[in-house]
Amino acid sequence: MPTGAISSLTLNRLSLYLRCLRRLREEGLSTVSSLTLADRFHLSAAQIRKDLAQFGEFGIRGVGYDVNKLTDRLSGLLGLDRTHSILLVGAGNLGSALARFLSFEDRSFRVVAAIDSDPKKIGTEIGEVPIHGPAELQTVVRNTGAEIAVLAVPTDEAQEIYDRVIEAGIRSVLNFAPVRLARDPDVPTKSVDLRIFLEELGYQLQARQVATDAAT
Amino acid sequence: MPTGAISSLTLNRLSLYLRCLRRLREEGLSTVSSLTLADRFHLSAAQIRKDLAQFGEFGIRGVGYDVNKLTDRLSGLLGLDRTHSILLVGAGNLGSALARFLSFEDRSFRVVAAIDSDPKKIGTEIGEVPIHGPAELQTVVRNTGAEIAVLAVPTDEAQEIYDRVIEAGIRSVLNFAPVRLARDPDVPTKSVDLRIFLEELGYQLQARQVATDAAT
DNA sequence: CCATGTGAACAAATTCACAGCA
DNA sequence: TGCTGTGAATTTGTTCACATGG
Repeated sequence: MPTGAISSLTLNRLSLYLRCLRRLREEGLSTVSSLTLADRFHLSAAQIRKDLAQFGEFGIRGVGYDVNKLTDRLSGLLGLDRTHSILLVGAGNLGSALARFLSFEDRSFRVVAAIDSDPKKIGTEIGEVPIHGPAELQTVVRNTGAEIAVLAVPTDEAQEIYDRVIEAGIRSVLNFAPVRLARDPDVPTKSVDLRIFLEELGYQLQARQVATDAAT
Repeated sequence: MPTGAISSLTLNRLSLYLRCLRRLREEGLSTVSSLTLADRFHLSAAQIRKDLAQFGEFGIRGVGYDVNKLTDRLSGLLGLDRTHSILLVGAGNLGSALARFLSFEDRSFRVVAAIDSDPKKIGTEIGEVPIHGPAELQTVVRNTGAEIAVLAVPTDEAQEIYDRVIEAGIRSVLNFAPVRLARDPDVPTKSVDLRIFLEELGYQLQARQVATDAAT
């Protein structure tokens, strides 16, 4: 019963649960209760139940959840039971690393091609991934059937490139450039700003500093 | 008036505002209203005001905020007015990319050293960053004064390494391994699982698919 | 009897709407 | 007049506690 839209928060937890379940499956466990799962991975049992209950009754009262069934259900829900093709845009440091990192996935995601404007890079490869020039964008999207664009491009170019990959037929975007994009409402778009994570830690360190100073 | 703890959500927005303000400063703007800021960067004006008001009255009614003053205030708050030294742990694909990526910051963060267990890497450098062996962990932390550890290590090793860097005197951790760490309550710790972002997009694509299928 | 599924209580975050000040 | 700062209203998310069913 996939009623309304699932919140991003919930969705992220589902990914997490899935990861935990896979682990348990490897360990040969066939059944798990919300409490066990919570204890084992530092989660909240009530929340696990709430989250899972959104999609119908999957547990067996008095017993728990069937690890295999639940794994499959969550995989399906997140669309991980098929392969998504990724187009990497920007083959610099971060881009190249992402190309390798995101591919070694369990076949749910695969980087199929890259675009970069540097003439020295065009025609070469990152791992097995061929690098094309910006002019070929449309052709590459068509030929590879890439659905997701991963943007690892300079800040000032991000918006323009965003618009262009959508124009070229990309269905969703994961953006690593630190800009607030003007989004296309029809294209699921997610932005990740790696600096923000550091800055949050910066604040925490700062705050402790102030606290200890005051304590003396 | 930094009353209570600031939530992670708020903190992340503050980073964002700061980035926007820097941009405006470059453009020569000296004053900006919450509404302008919101329009320009697709944010919420009310939220900007709420967020900023937590730290005292910074705006001028009828006018807006002083770009320079606010920039400085936010920098200070986030601890960006001094340099934080980062120790990179794990110099694989992702690690190496992060070393370069996180360093080109505005001097608020600098990767000062890396640790890797691969004997072939020990003694070499990523960019300007020297790679040390795990045995030197404690010494390196002491000598460099590194405050933040960035973990880009295999999943199964992450927990052990987490415990060890803290043992070695690291003050906060940014973890890229896809595990729920058992955290030290005294050490600000942030985990980033890059796959989760992709999986969220996977869901959105999946959901659209289902929706369009049903519509036919 | 035991763990799920869930309504009700609670908490957090966001948005609204406007009083108050430059 | 125009925009901030803020209580109050609303929405969203989490936790509690227990009735329900295998």
